[in-house]
Amino acid sequence: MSPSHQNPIPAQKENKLPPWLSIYRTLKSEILTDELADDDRLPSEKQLCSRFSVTRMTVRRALDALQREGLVTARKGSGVYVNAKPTCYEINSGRRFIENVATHGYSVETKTLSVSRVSARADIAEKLGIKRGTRLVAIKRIRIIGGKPAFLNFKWMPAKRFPNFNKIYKINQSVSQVYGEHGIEEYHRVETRVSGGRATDDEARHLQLEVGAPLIRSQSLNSDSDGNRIEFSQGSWPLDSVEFIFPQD
Amino acid sequence: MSPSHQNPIPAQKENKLPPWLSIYRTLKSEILTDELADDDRLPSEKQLCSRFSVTRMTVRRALDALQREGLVTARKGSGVYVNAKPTCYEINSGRRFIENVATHGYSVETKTLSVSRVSARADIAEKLGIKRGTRLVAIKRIRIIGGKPAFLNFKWMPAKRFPNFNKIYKINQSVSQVYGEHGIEEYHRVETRVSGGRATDDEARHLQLEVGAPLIRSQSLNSDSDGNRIEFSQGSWPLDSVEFIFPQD
DNA sequence: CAGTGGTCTAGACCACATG
DNA sequence: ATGTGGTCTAGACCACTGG
Repeated sequence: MSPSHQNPIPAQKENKLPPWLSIYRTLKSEILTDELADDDRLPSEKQLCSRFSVTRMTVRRALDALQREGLVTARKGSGVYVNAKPTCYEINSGRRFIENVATHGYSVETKTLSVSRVSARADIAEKLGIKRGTRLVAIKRIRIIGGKPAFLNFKWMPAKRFPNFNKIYKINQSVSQVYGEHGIEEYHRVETRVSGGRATDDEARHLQLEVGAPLIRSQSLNSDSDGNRIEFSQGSWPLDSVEFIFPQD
Repeated sequence: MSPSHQNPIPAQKENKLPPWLSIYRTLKSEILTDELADDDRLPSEKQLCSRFSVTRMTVRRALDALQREGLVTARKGSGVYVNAKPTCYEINSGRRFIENVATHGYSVETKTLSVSRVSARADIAEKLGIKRGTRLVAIKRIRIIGGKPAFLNFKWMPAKRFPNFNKIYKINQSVSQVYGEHGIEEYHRVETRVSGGRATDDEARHLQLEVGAPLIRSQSLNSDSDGNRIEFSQGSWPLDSVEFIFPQD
């Protein structure tokens, strides 16, 4: 063995790209040009090693980058697979959720995970313009689009305003129907906020993600036609699955 | 040398935590409990190796996890530093960028990375309502807030509309001044879109993130007071650094 | 200059899935 | 049983920073 473990060919000094980066780019372009199609298995790490004349660690560095970008998924004992291109739902802030998604031809299913009474947390109380500790109706739901869990949703509403919430909601799990039965025919969006975050245990479980996986969260505040705030809603989406659209002016 | 390179103590089978994970958790708790304060330098990788009795690769696996979470930042040749708890900038869609951030008391610096002429890509042409291939002015900038790269920004504008772009922009790197000098006193936001994504090479380099790090991207379209679309703009933010606020109705 | 993180070689053992 | 990815050891050279 020579004293150096380095490549005996020290590579062109002009080519200053780290090997892992050029491997990454090569594989990425093969994925994006469909030389590697959706759900295809990549060559094994060992095969990639000999193809690119590097060790496994260098190949893995490139695969890690692809995986973080969501282009591939590694399955232990099986291989590394090309991910189907992420489905991205367009959420237009001017319309109701169901209209946003249904118009794109997806089947939407809503599963109510819980309906409960809680005391208002400080942040929610402030949004709704009520006192901290006021009784709220809290519902937790998961939206399933095309058979895949897509969206975890919490809503909080002043309980006093909706005495018959449970009875009416039970019928077809429609919040807007609850509103209608309580004399709220029209309501509108006051504000929407969009931010990033990392999946909590709860979010990860329901959305079938890893704990700490990147997310997009939306928060929105609705009021009735008299300007009374009636609902604060939060949603959590997998990072790559949604685009929010805000038409303005 | 023994035929095995493995640790001679094969570790308790009960403790099934991978070493890198327990190192990660140890360091994370030291950061979160302020044993390691903001801007502190962590012990060097070599020191951590001896502290935890592992090789550098194992330490680096743990540091990578911390870095992806945004808890620490590695500086080549210098060390690994604890990040100040993430600052989240509120971006209110009704106002200009500089107003959004400056009102929160941050210093904002803008660095123009390039100003060029390009042919309109199909997607940008569609947004701007022009033909594909039309000449555009493209600018690429990085916003530096409180000394840290915070926001990578691209803008595309029809070149024909701004014959003196370079000359005017050079003066104080102000796009709105370019607009003013070309007779556009007022312009307004037509639409904003917010979505998630993963850092490209370019984004990672400028925002000092890993390739594939989670991002929030915003796209916005501006038009002049006659409704002519004059600018398509895209921004990329580290996931945890921004909250978009959209007042509505 | 010495020290740091970034990258890489050349092996190894393990848990897991069944190409 | 074989092959896969997940993890690890024990070194090495490089570019960069100014601890």
